[in-house]
Amino acid sequence: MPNARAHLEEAKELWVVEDDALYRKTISSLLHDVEGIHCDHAFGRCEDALRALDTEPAPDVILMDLGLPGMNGIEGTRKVREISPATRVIILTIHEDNEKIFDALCAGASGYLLKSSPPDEIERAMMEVLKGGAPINAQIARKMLAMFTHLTGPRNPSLLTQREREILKGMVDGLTKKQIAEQLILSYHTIDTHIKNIYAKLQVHTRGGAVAKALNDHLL
Amino acid sequence: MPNARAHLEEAKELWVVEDDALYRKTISSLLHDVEGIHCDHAFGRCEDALRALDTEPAPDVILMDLGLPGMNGIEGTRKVREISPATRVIILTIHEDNEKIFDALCAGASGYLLKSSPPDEIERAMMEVLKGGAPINAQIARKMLAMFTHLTGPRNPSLLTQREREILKGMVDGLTKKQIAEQLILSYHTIDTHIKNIYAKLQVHTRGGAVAKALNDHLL
DNA sequence: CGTGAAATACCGCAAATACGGTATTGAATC
DNA sequence: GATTCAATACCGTATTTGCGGTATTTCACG
Repeated sequence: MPNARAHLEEAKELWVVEDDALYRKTISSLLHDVEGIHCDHAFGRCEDALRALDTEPAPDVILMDLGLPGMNGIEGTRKVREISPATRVIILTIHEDNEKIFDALCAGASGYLLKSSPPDEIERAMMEVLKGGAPINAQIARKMLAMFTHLTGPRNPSLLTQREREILKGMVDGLTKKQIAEQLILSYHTIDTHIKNIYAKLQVHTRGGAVAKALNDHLL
Repeated sequence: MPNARAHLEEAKELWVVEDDALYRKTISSLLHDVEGIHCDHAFGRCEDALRALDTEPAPDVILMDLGLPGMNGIEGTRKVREISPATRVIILTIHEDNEKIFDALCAGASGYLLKSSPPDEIERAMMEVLKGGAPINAQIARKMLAMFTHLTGPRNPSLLTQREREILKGMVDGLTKKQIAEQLILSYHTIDTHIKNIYAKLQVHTRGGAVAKALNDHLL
């Protein structure tokens, strides 16, 4: 490795995008001297950081604020990941609302910290993300968990009977009544009656509605 | 507060469920003396802990292993949360596979740590969970994130045209062709043709299959 | 022991669907 | 300027569906 600074040969490049000048200075000086991290780029606007990506080698990690003038941090994260997929983005913000968290993670962020976090958590997070982890503040993780369990849904299998679930499964798989009957070794008429009952329970009148409810409410 | 131990008045009760006797001793002695934590119950089996829940005041936090003899930690977590919803369960295990993580979190775990975590991370996690957070190991969080983005899906809206998506949306909502036509102010025949094309693109032959693909692949 | 719910089976028919065609228009791409 | 493609529209028909009935068996629960 043709690098004179032997003790820094593994130094990872870090950029900071943060509009508040004071906090920007604080955070970059905090991380500047940490061993293994090299931080000498700090931007006040997403656009500036993106422009820099065109001319300079992409950093390993970007600490990204969300509430920025001009392009917001979520859009910025998306753009960064388009230009340089290897660069990991850690969100560092004061926003705790579910939508922001959700959008940021979907935009490709690898971590989510709060500005209220103690400095050592931020430093730890840097290390974790370089090891391939996704450092997420415990308060944020709690909200993620809630979203998570919500996404996987209020499992309510008790609404439908075992048999009804099997038939609903067939509908989800795109089978006709006849095919479901064959698969479950039941009469066509039996399937017919069951589907009738399923529709009544789910309060729908079409296959589409039933399948949508099945998947959205995780009834299978 | 009628508690003589003034300096311990806020002490939180912690239980440990861990079958490996050595690790159990290590972890509980590690946490025994931490300020604000009171840990004097450690079980080798889930069943024992559940039985204790019947006769003793429920703890604030339980550190739960997953690979246990008899009832596994996931089932145990579910049971604990049924009996004492206020008790927070932190999973502490060596298992890193997605399914275990997923199931544990769905069962109501508030945190997920790895036994390879340094002791101070475990101690920090205890504190975080008591503050209402969900401490999740960064490696685990990374997997959660992956599941998360997978759940929200590989959005591939380019497969279908805008119009086709609108019609598919109608099918998901359980509308008939006629109703979709009315909603979009199009002819019935137009809807018919579009649905034909949608089926071809999605390689399905029924409404159920189309709706299922739409929701699973997040085509809307 | 009765009662009810689940699973099973059957009938009939109007409505909706799936799918094979063909065809025009406008916008985009080449 | 030609071509591709999305969006629109129409036709015919075999098949499937949705839903109104009725009815039997089985099994759990009070």
